[in-house]
Amino acid sequence: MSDDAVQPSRGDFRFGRRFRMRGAAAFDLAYAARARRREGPLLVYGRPNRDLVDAGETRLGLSVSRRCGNSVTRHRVKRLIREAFRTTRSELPKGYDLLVVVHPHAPLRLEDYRRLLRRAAEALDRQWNSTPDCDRTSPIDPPNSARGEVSPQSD
RNA sequence: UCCGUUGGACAGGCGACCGCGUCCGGGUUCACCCGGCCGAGGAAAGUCCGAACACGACAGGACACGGUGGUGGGCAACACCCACCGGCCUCGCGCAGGCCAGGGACAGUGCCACAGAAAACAGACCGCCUCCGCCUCCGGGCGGCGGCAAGGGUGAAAAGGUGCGGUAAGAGCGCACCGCCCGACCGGUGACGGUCGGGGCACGGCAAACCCCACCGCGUGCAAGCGCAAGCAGCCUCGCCCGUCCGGCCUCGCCGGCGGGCCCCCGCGGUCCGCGGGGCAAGGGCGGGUCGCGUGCUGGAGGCCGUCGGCGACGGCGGCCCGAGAGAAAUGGUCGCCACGGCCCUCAAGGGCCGAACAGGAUUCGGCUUACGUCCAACCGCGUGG
Repeated sequence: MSDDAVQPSRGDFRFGRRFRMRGAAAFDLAYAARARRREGPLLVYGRPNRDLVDAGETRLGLSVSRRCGNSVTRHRVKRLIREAFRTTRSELPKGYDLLVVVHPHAPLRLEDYRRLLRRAAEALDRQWNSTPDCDRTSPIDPPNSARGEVSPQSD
């Protein structure tokens, strides 16, 4: 408890449920938004999540297919990316659902995942801000009560 | 000695910081915070067997399909385990070690390549032999009617094997021993073994070919299933029945319209054999079934120790212990030190670098199989090297 004074940044590295994408609906919406960025072996889908979450925190979702290796390898990659997200979260743009689809590769170092994740998130942030005409960005929208009509736009 | 086989143990340890999941206690009861406990494996794997559990189905018989296959035991059960029997193989030959899906080949069908004369109610190529005829250089040769299956040769396999007798030559033709078949007796729970007697021997192999026999077996699997709240869906009227409705007719009924109903229970499996009974007015057709939450969900054929019984698998009794229950799915990251292995530098003390396998729960157990690092013990008679 004396540590609290020494480490005021303690809470910045937590990784509770609040920072994870949950439920099939969040994943489907992230795919449907079609905003993505490839960084090395990572394919990152990004989508503002204000309609789903009040707090405006950035959340992480992971998809590691069987092609990436056996169960141990897949868990290894997931844990590394999760750790990278945990330690870089304060530097990422806020209010996005980031869905990371992992392509087959040999596991990288933690530092590399942090760099890839940060670059992808920043690129996606620029992408959403440069298209204000599209109503799917929708910071303006009132909280959508009808959740099915989040993306009424045409492709 | 190495590899190997069998059995056993471990699956790096400690500390600091940043994090994660269930549960418990508290806090403005929770997508949060604080504290605490616990938090992957020997294979968690492949999903190949066996069960528990759940739902659905199930009278009986026949058929079909699948599985098992020496005997006895263990087990909840098994295709697993133990012991034994039998067969085959190996040696340094001992009650040694290793291997074996190890029922049936006079129920039927099928196959047996190549080689070989002949390969399954089997055969005569080279051969062997009596007799007859001819020839002769007197050793024999050629031809013919027959007899034979010993020897050669082929093959994975060729009308039991060896020896003696026997014969023109031969042949279980006869005899002895071994083998085989049949029978009796004895021993064993049994597979089977032993002894005695008889038979001259007729009966090839393959059933992980179809098949036959005996025994066993319903199907689907926790995304099983159960519950809750929300949402929602029933419709048609060719057929059948009812009507205190309407109309018509040659009037105890029939026809047309309208309205309503068309289900439940018991005995019946995938197909067939046969549908039957009750309630009783009848009892046709078409469609729809999504998502969320809770539960199932972990204490069990559970582990460890001791003791007793048993050759053993295992069982009885006593004591102690509680060790994951997620749901986009936790057990991770960074650093330091100490251990282990390898390499390099150095005379040395020491220092530096690298490595640490196979692999992670998802209903739970019992097995099998496969993957794999280190250490210990025993065996070394199979295989490799010295």
